[in-house]
Amino acid sequence: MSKRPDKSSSNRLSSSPPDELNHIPLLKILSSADRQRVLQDLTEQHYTKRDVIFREGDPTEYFHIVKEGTVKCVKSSPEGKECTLKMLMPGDLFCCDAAAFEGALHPGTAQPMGDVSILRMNKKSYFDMLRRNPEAAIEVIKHLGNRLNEAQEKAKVLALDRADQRLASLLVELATKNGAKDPQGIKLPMRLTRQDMANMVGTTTETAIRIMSRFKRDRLVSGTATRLIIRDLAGLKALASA
Amino acid sequence: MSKRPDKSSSNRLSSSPPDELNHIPLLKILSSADRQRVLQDLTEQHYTKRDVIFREGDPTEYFHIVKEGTVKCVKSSPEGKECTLKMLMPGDLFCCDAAAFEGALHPGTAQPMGDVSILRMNKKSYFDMLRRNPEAAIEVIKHLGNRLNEAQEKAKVLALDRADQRLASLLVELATKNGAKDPQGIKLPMRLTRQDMANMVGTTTETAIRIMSRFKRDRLVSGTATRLIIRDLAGLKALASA
DNA sequence: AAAATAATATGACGTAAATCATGTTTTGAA
DNA sequence: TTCAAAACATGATTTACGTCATATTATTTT
Repeated sequence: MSKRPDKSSSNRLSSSPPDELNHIPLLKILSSADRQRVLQDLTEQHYTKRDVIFREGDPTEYFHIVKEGTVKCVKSSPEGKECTLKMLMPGDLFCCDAAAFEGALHPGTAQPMGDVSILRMNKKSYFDMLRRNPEAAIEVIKHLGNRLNEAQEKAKVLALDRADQRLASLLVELATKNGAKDPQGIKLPMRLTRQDMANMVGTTTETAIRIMSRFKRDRLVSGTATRLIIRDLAGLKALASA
Repeated sequence: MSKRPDKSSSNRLSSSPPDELNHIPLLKILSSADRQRVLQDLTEQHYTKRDVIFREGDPTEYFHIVKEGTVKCVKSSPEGKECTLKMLMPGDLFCCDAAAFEGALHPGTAQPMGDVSILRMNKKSYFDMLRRNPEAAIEVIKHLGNRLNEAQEKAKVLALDRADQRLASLLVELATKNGAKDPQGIKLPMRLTRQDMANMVGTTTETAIRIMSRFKRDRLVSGTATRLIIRDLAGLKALASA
């Protein structure tokens, strides 16, 4: 069982230095007046990897922005199998739409991969912001469009590719979007076990381990969960579309 | 090779009877003044099943609304395998976001399943409409949110379920959302071959045929492509989550 | 530092589904 | 109506991957 979030660590933002939030595209585009207003409505929440932010089936109450850390979006089947649909990174929005429907339930669970900070806003404030500010609405449309493309690309890969290709695609995507340069290659910014990878590409932990062992032997990657390095991005790309 | 759309059948809409378009949620929410303005910018296009509306990799030029008929969204792999991501029905929007990015390319192909009518608008007019009309932007956000949920549910099913469960899920979804009552059960409104189904659930035509034969034997469905009837929706639902 | 827990590794075996092959039925075009 | 092309059907064989089992090595936690 996982603990509820530590609400004692939440706080209003109106006093925060505004430039701290400048890396969040949605906030950047607001006029400085409206931005003040929006900051009034946002609160900051802190979670650890043992918390859940919300669970599949919970009623939707807030619009969320990832401020710091990594959050995974998970769905599970009745038999307890899990599937990780998306890793959210700083600046990413979530529940930017489900909240639209009164009485809607969360279609999946949001779980921190480590320590994370989340900004959130209640439904009413969120929709008020969108109504006041068409540019913000367009920003949300862009974000949702990107998410939809990603989700459809993921479905395609799941439908057409072998497990090793799917895993290679995953590593390429993570390295490209979130990787940091490293003397040995590209380092992934979050702790990522073989089990996590398996859940992201629709296979079993054992299969993910076998494939990663092969990738390691072929000098495509090195390291394990805590420090995973992509050594040959081009090689992985080739494998992904072979 | 497929023909280009028959442009001779396109026409302005400003003279059309407005109530003909009342079944399209996005247009319904506009003020009658703004609605006139929007109708000026929309044109109607007609396509047949031998056309493509646009192809994967084409530059994005227009925002689209399905007025009549069914459109499938397809992606294909380098080796020629195809995967159908979504069936668009009347009222559905498409390319409501990709157009946002200058120079963006279509991530998939849009192909009619038969005769279809499409309303379209160029990028500039579309974004002007959104900027003038926050309610329209919110409507697009809702639509994209639904599409994202569907795409993620699809990815989950592809990741976790067997081929027969995926096919059962597909039939349940199509019957529920688009089916029409029929003396024998629920009739699906579009021509749908075993190959189409295979492409939608990430399997081969042979496997889809075998599974459908079993469904037929078990009185879950009857008929073929031209007239497909769902006879036991509850049975299919049970199978989908078994 | 020790103990407990989680992650990685590898083998043996079973099975769902792909592939290849060939035939029949249905649909649509000439 | 006839003919050609799709669509549907079914068997035989192969294969990628899941499942179960059992170690070994890393990480946390106490």
